[in-house]
Amino acid sequence: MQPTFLKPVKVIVADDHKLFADGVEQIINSTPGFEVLASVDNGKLLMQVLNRLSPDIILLDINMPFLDGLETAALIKKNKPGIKIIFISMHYDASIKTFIQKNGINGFVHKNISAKELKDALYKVVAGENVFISNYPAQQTEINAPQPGTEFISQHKLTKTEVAIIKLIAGGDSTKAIADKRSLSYLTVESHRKNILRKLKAKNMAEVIAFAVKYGLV
Amino acid sequence: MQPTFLKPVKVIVADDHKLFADGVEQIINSTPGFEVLASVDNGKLLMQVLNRLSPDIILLDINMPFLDGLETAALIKKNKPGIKIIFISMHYDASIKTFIQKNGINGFVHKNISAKELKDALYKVVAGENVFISNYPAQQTEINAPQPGTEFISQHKLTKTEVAIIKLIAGGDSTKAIADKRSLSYLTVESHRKNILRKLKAKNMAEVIAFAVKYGLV
DNA sequence: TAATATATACCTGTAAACAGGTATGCCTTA
DNA sequence: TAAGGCATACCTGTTTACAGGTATATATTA
Repeated sequence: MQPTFLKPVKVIVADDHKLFADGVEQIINSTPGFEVLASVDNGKLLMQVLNRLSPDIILLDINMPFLDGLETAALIKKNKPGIKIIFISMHYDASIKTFIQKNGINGFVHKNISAKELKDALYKVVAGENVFISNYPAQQTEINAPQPGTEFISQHKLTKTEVAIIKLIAGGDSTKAIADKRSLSYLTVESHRKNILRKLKAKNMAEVIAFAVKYGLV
Repeated sequence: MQPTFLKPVKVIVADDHKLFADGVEQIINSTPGFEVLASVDNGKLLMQVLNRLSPDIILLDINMPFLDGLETAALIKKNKPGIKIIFISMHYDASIKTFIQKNGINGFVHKNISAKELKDALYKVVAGENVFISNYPAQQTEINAPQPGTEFISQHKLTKTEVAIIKLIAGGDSTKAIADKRSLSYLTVESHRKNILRKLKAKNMAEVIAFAVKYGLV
């Protein structure tokens, strides 16, 4: 752990509920050795802020408009792997668990924890530990969550790659952007697009996205 | 308003999200003239605490386990009408509005407001005013309907035509198809598309549709 | 009434999506 | 082991979307 008297640990809070973010900010600022650099209310803004600021830790809400927490976290871990990320959310399920493991997220704290527990979590993450805090023990064990979107996927026999591409398209990515992100040929991504349209019998991707979001895939 | 240097205004915070309650507590304690007596996480506990403590204001979450905010508020207003109550919630609808009017609730603040706005609300309620603060302007005016999508529309200042076109695009219609259906010029529909993309700061329509469906517009 | 928002429409490009193929190596599983 | 699904990649077109403008009549509102 860094000597807190030398260098305060810099934190950014990302949560679309301003009052919550402001409250957390106050709690962190009152924690010795920690200071909040900024608090933002959506993922896009967070990415912009990260061009200017270099936090040590990001407290990241999972449900946010304009780039949700998971996508944002993946981007950050890819581009700035040194920054530690703690998810903060009302809900926890198997998909989040998997995401945390795969992407090296440093912690998950439930929004129902106390200020003291949040501080403990921050100290632990700074010390290099991974933390998981929730006061709903049920939600920790309850792994078999009703994964949203599975129905949609199985109904149309979509493959993993196709699902991934649908999600990226829903985020506004073009075929070229997707090819770059996933290190695929432009032509490969186009093939996937065509297969998706064929399987869903859709006229274009706008229609696909509408269905996918309705069925909880995105 | 009470002279704050003589008697601090006593507040109780009731919210089942501890971290949120703790954050609000810190915000209030850092507000001159205010102090938090207690913070509780359910309605039953709040009623017990009120046997011992006499707050001036209660910040009351509507969605709480063990006696929700509305029931709790009704009980308090019946037994201790002198205590002012400000609802604090993520959601606002016609039923809450009716309840506020019938039961003389002193304010409603949305959880997405800033710390400063919360402080303003507290000052106003102490001064005898009723407050309503939300950063979703649609929800203030839109009284008789939890119309899904209105939030999305007002937030991005979309016009009727633009909304209609978004819906058609989500259904898979091309610009030409839309122009035919609505007896508009192809070029007009393209203009609307451009305006939509500009307003939502989206890269393409797929992204727009994803947002629109998420917010219940489609 | 002056300014602003809305709906309409046009013009000129470039970029991207879509259509309809073919093909191949790699798994999985019947 | 043979068949099928999957992910990968390529080719050739056509169509559509997007970008960046301008413009004008009609409301609406400050």
